[in-house]
Amino acid sequence: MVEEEILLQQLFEEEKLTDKQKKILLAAIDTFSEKGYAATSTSEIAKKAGVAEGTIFRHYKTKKELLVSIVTPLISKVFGPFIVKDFHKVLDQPFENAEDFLRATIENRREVFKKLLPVIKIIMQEIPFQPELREQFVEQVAKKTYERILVVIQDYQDKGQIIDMPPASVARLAVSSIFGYLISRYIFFPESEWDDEIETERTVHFILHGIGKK
Amino acid sequence: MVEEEILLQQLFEEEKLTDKQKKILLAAIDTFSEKGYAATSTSEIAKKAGVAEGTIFRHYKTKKELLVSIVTPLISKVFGPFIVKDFHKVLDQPFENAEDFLRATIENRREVFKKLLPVIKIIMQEIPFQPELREQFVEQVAKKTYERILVVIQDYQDKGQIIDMPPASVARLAVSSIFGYLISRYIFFPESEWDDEIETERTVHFILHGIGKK
Amino acid sequence: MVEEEILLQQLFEEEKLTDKQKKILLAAIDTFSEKGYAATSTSEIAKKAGVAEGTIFRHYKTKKELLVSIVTPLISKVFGPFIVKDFHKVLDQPFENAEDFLRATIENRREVFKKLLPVIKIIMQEIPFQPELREQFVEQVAKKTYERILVVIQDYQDKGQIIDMPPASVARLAVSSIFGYLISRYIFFPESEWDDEIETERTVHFILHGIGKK
Amino acid sequence: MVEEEILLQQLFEEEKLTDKQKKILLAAIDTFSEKGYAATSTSEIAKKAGVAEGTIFRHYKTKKELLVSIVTPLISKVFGPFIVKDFHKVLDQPFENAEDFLRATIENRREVFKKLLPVIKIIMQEIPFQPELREQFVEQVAKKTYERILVVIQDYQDKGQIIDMPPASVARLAVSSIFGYLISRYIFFPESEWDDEIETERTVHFILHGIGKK
DNA sequence: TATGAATGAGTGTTCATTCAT
DNA sequence: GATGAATGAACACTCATTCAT
Repeated sequence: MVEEEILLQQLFEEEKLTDKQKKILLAAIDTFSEKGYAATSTSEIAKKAGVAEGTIFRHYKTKKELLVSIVTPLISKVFGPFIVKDFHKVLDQPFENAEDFLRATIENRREVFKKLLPVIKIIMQEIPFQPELREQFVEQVAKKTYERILVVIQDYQDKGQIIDMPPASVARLAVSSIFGYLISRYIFFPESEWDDEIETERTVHFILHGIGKK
Repeated sequence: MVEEEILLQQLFEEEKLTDKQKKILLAAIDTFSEKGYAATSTSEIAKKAGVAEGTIFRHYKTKKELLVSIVTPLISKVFGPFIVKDFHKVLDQPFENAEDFLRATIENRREVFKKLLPVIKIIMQEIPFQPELREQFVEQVAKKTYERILVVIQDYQDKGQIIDMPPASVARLAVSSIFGYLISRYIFFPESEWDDEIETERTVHFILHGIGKK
Repeated sequence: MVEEEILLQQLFEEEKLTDKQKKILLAAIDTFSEKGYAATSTSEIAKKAGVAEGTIFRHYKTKKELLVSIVTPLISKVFGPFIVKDFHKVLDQPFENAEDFLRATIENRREVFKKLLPVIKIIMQEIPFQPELREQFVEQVAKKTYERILVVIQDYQDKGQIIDMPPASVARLAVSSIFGYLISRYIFFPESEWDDEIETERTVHFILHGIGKK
Repeated sequence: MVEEEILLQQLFEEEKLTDKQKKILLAAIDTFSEKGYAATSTSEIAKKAGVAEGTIFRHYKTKKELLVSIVTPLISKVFGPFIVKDFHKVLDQPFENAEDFLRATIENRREVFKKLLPVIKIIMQEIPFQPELREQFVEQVAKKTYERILVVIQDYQDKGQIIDMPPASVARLAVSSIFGYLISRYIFFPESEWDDEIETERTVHFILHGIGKK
């Protein structure tokens, strides 16, 4: 968890949070991710954060606002294919071939997934039930990120590197493969032994060539 | 929803449930799936089912037992690649080629997914938090179903129809692609227009040949 | 308090309240009247009523609903000059002279005041802050009761027994005198010795002839 | 409300209050009078006064002390029949007749009532529940003012202008009539059209001659 | 002197569960 | 078997008050 906390700490630093606020957020992330939002009590968060229950409500008017404050600033970071600032590089000096691009994307996403695992669990759990989050998600991911992915796909289609399936379907299939890998890796079977280099290669190969022989 | 209710009714019939029990289970499925287990109150279920609160607890000792009673008998049906009784046919008279097998599997899963959507949502939501369910899931899916999948994969590998990647990885990649499709189709974007025949073909083609050109 | 409780018990009987509901209402009346609505906690009421706190909310959805349930059915009984069923008698076989009418009215109101003192305190305290109560009050008292008073006043004006001041002003002045008496008697100085017969006579005399000599 | 604030400002000036204290008191008067003491939070007062919450408690140790600080210095001013310094004049150069005295009293009280309406509401609301205020009230009004009233009444009785009823009863009846007028005028029906000159005359006439004909 | 973050006891309300009918 | 009144612990949230700055 150390690595994860460092990343979160940095993100919090950017938002100028006080020490207590950071403690509250970390405790909330921990507990929400472990037991689910609805099954987590604010008193539990307070205890884990080492603050009084009232302190939580001084910073976040409601329990839901606390959830939103955690998830909102992280949605694009988790589901954007590269962190925004890096994305322009991809377009400006694009990877020569789709294979390198895929490999880099998977590795980049894997890093983010690993570091933000608890928040990712929260996002996945709560998006179905929290309209605010869903809206954020649609805005950030389905609109911004998705459009960029389509551009990249079309780019490689133009270069003749990937087949002429509609970009939306290509995106769906590739993204499923990548997230399928990450979810298996970090959520379903985190305790298995994983050789990440090999699995990344297999995933890249699968996305490009499938499992059919010849 | 009529179709779904008919399927569930049949499943209940097999278990010899009373009329009130069926009403309770249907109301619980409805509400759990809509608001999440933890955010659903038993009084709400009672009201929707048209029974007294006490009646729920006469049949299910606790709220959690109610959840388990819904999910347990459905886990294998949802995640098994074919309903158990049909599965032997696949091994006895296997599809000549992997492509036909894949196509049949996807179509079969899609039917189940569509019909049991609310229960699937509940399973996906609650497995991370309910050890009993997780155990059931591991027992039913990860052990029984998974082993069968591996056998099928090895079968096609022996026939030289799919590549020599470790079956576990093949399974992961293929299953990701199929569930990626179904989740996009029925959970993320159920309101988009989907041409299921075409998307099935694309998914089959993707699993076998990927998106790389030539 | 015994006498008061008997009256309230009768009123509750009419509304078919359960035993626990009666206990809750009596405890609430007691505490609201003693400490004020806002300063009374539901846990205090529960304790005094000898029921669980949840029981209160099973019968009254909110604390405010509890208040309204107490006050509403009593407003007209407190402020109506005679209990409704008796009122027709007054018009049908009216008192020969205003003096007898006044005397009877004061004595009747004094009985009600004495018996419903705690509820009266609550009504007086909460009407300024609870729009629902205010509305009830206006409807019951300012409309129904007030109109009847005006009719009576006009009747005695027609008979030449009281002066030709506008009935609204007559009402205001007479009612002030009567309630001024009752408030002094039961709220401000309940511990002084009061000879009610004499004070009633003085009030009647005052309303009819004032304090000016000759 | 401007007029009221000017009067209060003057009263505060006499007590050498700082600017922040004045703001706090005005905000507290406003809110207490509108929502009641118990239903008003100190944070609300702080916000309305434009000061920090801590500032309130620097000046007034507790919320109750704030209430007492508002009400205490005004009790005698509201309920004394004339502002204290003027009162001696009444005794020294008394009005020739009771009628003039009554008329002057009513008009004087009406001015005070109008200007201090919010404080009056607070006093009426909180005296039943705050022993300190009750004590202040008894001390200031029931003792000082009341005794003065009795003296005046006896004076007019000696002059043969009012009847030989016990002064306490005379006081009760006259005061009820006056306050009944003011409460109707400013609290119950402030929105009706009132011709104050006429109503004052009616009240004077009523107190002296009642409503009986001849 | 003024601030406002922090506190923790207390609030009204909900809830899963029990049990007498 | 079915009911629904009753329970009391737990919940999200508020509040008067404190205190370091």
